[in-house]
Amino acid sequence: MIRRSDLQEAAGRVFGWTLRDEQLDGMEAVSGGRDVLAVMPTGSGKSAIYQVPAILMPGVTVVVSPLIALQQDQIENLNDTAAPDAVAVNSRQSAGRTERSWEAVRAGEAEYVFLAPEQMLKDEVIDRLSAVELAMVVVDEAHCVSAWGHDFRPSYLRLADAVRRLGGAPVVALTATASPVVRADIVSHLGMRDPAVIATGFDRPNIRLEVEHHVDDRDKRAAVLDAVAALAGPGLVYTATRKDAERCAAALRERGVAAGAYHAGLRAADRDEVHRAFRDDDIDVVVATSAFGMGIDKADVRFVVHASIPDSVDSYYQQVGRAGRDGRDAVARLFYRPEDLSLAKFFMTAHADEERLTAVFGALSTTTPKRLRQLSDDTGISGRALTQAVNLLEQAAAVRSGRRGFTAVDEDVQQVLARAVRITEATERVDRTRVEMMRGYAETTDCRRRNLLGYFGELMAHPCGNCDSCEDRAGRGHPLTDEQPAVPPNTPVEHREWGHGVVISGESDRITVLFDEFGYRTLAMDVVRDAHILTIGAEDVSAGTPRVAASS
DNA sequence: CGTGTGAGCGGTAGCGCTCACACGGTGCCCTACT
Repeated sequence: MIRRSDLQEAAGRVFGWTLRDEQLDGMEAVSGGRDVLAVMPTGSGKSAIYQVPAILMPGVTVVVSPLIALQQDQIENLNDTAAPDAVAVNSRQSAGRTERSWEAVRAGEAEYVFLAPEQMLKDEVIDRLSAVELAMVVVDEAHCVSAWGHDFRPSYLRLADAVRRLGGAPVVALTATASPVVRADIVSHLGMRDPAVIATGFDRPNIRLEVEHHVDDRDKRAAVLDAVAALAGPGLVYTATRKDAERCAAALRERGVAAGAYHAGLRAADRDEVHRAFRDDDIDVVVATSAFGMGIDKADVRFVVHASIPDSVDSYYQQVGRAGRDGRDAVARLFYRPEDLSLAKFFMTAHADEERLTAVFGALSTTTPKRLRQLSDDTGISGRALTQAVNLLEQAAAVRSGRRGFTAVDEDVQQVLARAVRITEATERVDRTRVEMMRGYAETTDCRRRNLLGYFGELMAHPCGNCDSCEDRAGRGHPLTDEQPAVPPNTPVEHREWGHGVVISGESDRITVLFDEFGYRTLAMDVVRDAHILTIGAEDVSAGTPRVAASS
């Protein structure tokens, strides 16, 4: 373990930083070989947790980061300091450049190497990294493990294999926003062992929270335009579709607002230009799909408007968090129509491809384990589809991942398929309740901040005074009151019908529980008590005042 | 699941209505072709 004074000294000498306690806690842990999960807001010096000890620890630091553009920014930032070199390995740079990166890693000239998770699945990459000493493996934007790993970028769920093949260097997972559920997902999917958890608070009290309800779609669109034209920029507008982003940006320009559209369907050059123009204040407003966000390092964003409701509170808070990073007043306003939730649910629809699962399971039903490369040659399935199938089969306990690759268990394929389908259905069911939690935020009459923070497992007794609910209630002479949850967050529960769950948040008369297979459910305490349907902690709630041992 | 769009229809020349149907988000990587 490296001493705090040495870390502090290196931080000052190389980066010009003075470290805070929570950063030092993380650094100390990783330098002692322990895994670290850091949940800290953007701009709070999360990256320092790996950047500083990397210099003092022997070996190269591997940084897994979701976007190549993000990697480039970080490499440039590092190379502007007195820190040793940072290099990248990806498909967008020339083969020659990648070769030079590897040479720098091999020769010990590069201190940091940046890669996308997909790279970590390649045998060649593992071989190259195995040949050198590793200080640690960093997973940046680690919430992507949970948000994207399950279908969009399944490579995220295979990072644990890669770390194991690399000899088990300590893992550092970093993210700005992660509910307790997402944290647990990160820890389990990255195979972290008893990680040191560094978490600072989620609250962003300078961001005012508002929801505007609408019945008619046209009215809502018009209201969004009026609002954005009236709000002081710079600001962001999030839309649900690419077409809406284009349309809204054009309508704003017609009204004299300097607005640009941003979504994944645009050419790379156009995307870069919008990003640049926003950063340099050449435009005031970016109207975007969820593609715009990670890596936006603009401190003076004054508003984040949602023209449509996003698919989860996780996404919402991530997007809202881009406002007011300078600590000055900012507004987060959601334009809500219940019908908009249907699109979010549509995106949550999952299905198991039985033909593909059968092929992969069959190909693995041999005595010798296979790696992805071999499996791809044998089945003709590759890329995302293959990784997805392997992930699902592993989840169904039909495939095991070992040192030399994957092997199928000896079992009838029909039983395996039935389990895979059941898991997929449960996943979809849980995902749809995440959408319902977002509806809950939009429709709550309670303090919005209390609702949001509750989702992230943070208790807030007092109403915030900086949201439309608080203001509305105060204006009518019945201000919101303090609330204490009937059961503390993190308490395990057992429901007669929905099985095992964990208390997420609650008030005095109801609790929200996340059930493993049935997702988020809000239960009224009097019903729970009277009907003997829920066992809280070790006891039946109906037996009296619950005595609960909060698990960590 | 909801919205946008284009075809088809009615009844009559310029347009409005209904219905069926397609479409909807996020990025990496690799291979084939220009």
